[in-house]
Amino acid sequence: MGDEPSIRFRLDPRSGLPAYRQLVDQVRHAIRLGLLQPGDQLPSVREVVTQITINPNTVHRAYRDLEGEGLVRGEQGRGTFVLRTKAGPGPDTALLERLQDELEAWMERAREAGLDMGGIEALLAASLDRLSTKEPA
Amino acid sequence: MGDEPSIRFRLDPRSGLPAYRQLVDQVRHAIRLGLLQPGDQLPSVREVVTQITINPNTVHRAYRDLEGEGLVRGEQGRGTFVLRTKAGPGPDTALLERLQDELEAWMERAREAGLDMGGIEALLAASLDRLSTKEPA
Amino acid sequence: MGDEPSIRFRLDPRSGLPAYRQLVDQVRHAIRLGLLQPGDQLPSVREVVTQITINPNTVHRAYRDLEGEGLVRGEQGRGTFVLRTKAGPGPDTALLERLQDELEAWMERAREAGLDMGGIEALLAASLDRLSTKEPA
Amino acid sequence: MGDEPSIRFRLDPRSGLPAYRQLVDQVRHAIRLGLLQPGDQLPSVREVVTQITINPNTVHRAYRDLEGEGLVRGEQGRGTFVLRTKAGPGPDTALLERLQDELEAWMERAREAGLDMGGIEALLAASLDRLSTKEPA
DNA sequence: GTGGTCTAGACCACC
DNA sequence: GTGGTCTAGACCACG
Repeated sequence: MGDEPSIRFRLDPRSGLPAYRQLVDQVRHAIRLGLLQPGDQLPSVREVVTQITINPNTVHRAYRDLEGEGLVRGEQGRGTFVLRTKAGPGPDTALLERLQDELEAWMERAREAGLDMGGIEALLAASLDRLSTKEPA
Repeated sequence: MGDEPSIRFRLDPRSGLPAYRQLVDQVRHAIRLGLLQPGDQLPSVREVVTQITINPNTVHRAYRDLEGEGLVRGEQGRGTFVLRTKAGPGPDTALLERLQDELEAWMERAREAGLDMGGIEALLAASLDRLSTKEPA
Repeated sequence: MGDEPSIRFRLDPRSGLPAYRQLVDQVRHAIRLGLLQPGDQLPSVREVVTQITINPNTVHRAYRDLEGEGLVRGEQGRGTFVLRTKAGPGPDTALLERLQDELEAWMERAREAGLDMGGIEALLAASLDRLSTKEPA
Repeated sequence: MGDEPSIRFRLDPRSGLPAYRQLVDQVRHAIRLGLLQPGDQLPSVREVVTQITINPNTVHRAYRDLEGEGLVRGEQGRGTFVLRTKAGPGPDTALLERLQDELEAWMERAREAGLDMGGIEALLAASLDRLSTKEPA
């Protein structure tokens, strides 16, 4: 078996988000969803560089930011490790999976209704916006 | 009655997106969802500047980008107007509203399950990611 | 009069401390001693680069770290500004100055006793060490 | 009696100094203050490794640097020994102790004035800086 | 091999 | 003009 990596990064150049920020967000999300657990090792800077086309400094910058956030800890000569789960336990995995399933079912319906990715994103943005103006932070 | 604005911009400094890009995205989405119709007038640069804290040049830049995309047209001394709806007819308004309602109901459930904004974003990102790897564009 | 800069950086290559860290420490100390007040502007990255021989990225890195610490805020196109004083008001300026005078008098005596810089540093390190083992943090 | 160690190392991860450099500095200072005398034996690499969390190679590196400086001498299979006191005789022990006492009294006063470690360090840095600009080396 | 620092120099976003 | 991102590539500290 081939040592499946703890997380696989991807970059979306169209997103407008700086690369380092995309990496940071992906780690944050993975931790939040329990895909990364405390003690897990992030791929080494050099691994990331071979996986996606990116400069080592950019990866390093992302890892440094995560460390500043207290989510991760870089240890000299050993690697970078997840420290803690972001906001307490939160809902259990089962519940998360149900929500995820419901969401993907919704996306399915949206696509069948003729929406493309841009349309779906528009709906998400609109709803997120309403939600976040109701309850900030 | 008093000229309710066609669209109200907001800036999220934590988003990591450059300001001009946030404006562009908001117009794109509003057009997509039919909130902005061909012929509608965008708020003037000066209006935007008084509504949110932003430099006029930045608003200008956003409108220029939208014009380059063919979505709006700036007319000297008159204002900036929506030209067309982005991707053909798409689903009708009723359908869009139903999807929107379903989505917001889902978010409600997610919040009741104990997820905060970050958690919801994490789920959205995960699902969007899966969807977009299935059908890229 | 020539716009005396808010702070003048210096680098000591023999210190063993990375350059960005020396800058960070100098700002931290200046804030702590009240030499930099909230609202004060740090020299621009480009100014620092001309003042001391250093790469802009390194200065930028220092300013970013300070921003992460909440001591400073970089504003697009305007500059970098001190946000707050580090740990409450602390002792008043008069007291600080008296302590500073006493300390420099002590250093004077140490030098007259035949100690060079290295010797003084050794004494400081020894005393600091004892102090910090008594009362950590 | 049980061979009280000639010097006890400590590492401060927040110092920003590389580990090997912290060891070197501590030996240098101890020699300067007469805490280590010619002929004294440094703790063996293995002893250091059990006392503080550090890699043997790093301790080795520090001892090698000290040897290169002519301060110590590693003798195969026997240990590492202090060779000489760094900068000539310097002030006698009594004087050093008096200065040390005065310094610690000053730190006591500073602490009573409400300064924490960071504040004290800030004052020390400021005074050292003034002193070293007067008399460089 | 790992993470960490630094330089050089290009280009972008914003005022 | 300001800060911010990214690449390329060298070198260091550590295990």
